[in-house]
Amino acid sequence: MVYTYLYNAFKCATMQFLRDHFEKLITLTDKEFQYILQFFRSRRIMKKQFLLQEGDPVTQEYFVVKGCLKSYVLDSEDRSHIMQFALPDWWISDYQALVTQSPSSMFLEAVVPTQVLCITREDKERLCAEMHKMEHFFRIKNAYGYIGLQRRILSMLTGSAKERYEQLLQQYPDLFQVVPKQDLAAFLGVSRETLSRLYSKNK
Amino acid sequence: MVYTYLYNAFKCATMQFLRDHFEKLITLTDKEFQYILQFFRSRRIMKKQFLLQEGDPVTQEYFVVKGCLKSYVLDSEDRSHIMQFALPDWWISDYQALVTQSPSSMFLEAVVPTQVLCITREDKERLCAEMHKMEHFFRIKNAYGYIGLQRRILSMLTGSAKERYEQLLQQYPDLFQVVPKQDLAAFLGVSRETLSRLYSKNK
DNA sequence: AAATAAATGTGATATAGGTCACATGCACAA
DNA sequence: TTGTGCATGTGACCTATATCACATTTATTT
Repeated sequence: MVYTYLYNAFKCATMQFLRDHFEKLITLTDKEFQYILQFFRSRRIMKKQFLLQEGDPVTQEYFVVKGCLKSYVLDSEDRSHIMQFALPDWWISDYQALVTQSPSSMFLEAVVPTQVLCITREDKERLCAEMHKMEHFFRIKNAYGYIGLQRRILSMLTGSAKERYEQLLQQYPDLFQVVPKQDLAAFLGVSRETLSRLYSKNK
Repeated sequence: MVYTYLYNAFKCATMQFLRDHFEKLITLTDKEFQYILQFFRSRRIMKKQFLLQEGDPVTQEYFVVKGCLKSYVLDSEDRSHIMQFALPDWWISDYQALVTQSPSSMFLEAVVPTQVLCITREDKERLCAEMHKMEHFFRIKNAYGYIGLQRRILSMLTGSAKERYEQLLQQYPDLFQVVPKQDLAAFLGVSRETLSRLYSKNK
């Protein structure tokens, strides 16, 4: 592979990770991938550091390479409600703010030390406009994301706290390695005390 | 406008409605629109008729021209949980099933007499592959849909039954003209009795 | 290694909202 | 127009989950 854009010489493993991610849905030539790569910037965040805070302008979307991020809102009583976790291979941002170009209403914070690849809204749009393939990629990604949220809504509508917990455990076992239980509670919409009781009684 | 594809001579108003819908995000020539149109089929459904039932194969996506549809699941106690309503200008299907090409786990039912335009999965994919514009259109549509679901999740996480009800009332006042209250309850994740009490006490 | 802070567990109590039962109103079918 | 069946309202009671308070365990920092 020829490194045309040297200023973007990420670690080889990181690049390959991104490329593999794209190539799950589309095929890319080396040249195409190199072209795409120039729009991404690598960034590391320490545990509990923010990529976004409430009120910040949102200009980028983040692809997680390593670690884990969470996006959440704080309500009027300062309780956190988690919108999304992002493990490696996931995209995350405050999409509402990104699309409507309004200030963030969320916090985007590293749960553990994390590495992301960032792309700005404009660069992503440009990439989609220039390369039909990429527009396709992101349309399909979006469709999966949509379905995921539908599933979450359904589990909130139909399941008890316990059922939702067990579904999550089954669907994303990796999360439980990384994320404190109070965060899982804030994701499930249950108090941390209730969550704690759910699995202590379970065994 | 030249009617190249006569077998698709929908009522002029219907065609224009679809065209306006696309042209909110992209621009189309008459010829392009005529080409697109050939992939759509018009269909009318009576109140309480099904477009999909649990177990059906899901081959199509539906664009509502007139009326109102709801998609919902039935749980083990035969309680219905509503995933989505679709008023005119909205798309609806069992997306999970459509994308994964598995049998429907939902019912798709007309709340009132309804007219839709149907497109098959294959035709939509073909349209997206052939016309970059259309791929763009659906990517952006998807992105808005995603944001909408995020908002719904947030309101389920942060709000009381009453707050959720009021948010819905404010965001989609049209729904309340058309949809029985028990369906609104099934959408909000509240019992119909509780919902009834919410607004009787309100006044 | 000690000190401090964060996360978790657990009991006692409170409450939003669910469930059940039945009454009333309203729509459409015969 | 009358009847049959949905949709809605309302009371009485019940239950899952929240809240508060504090103890315990586990990470972080110095």
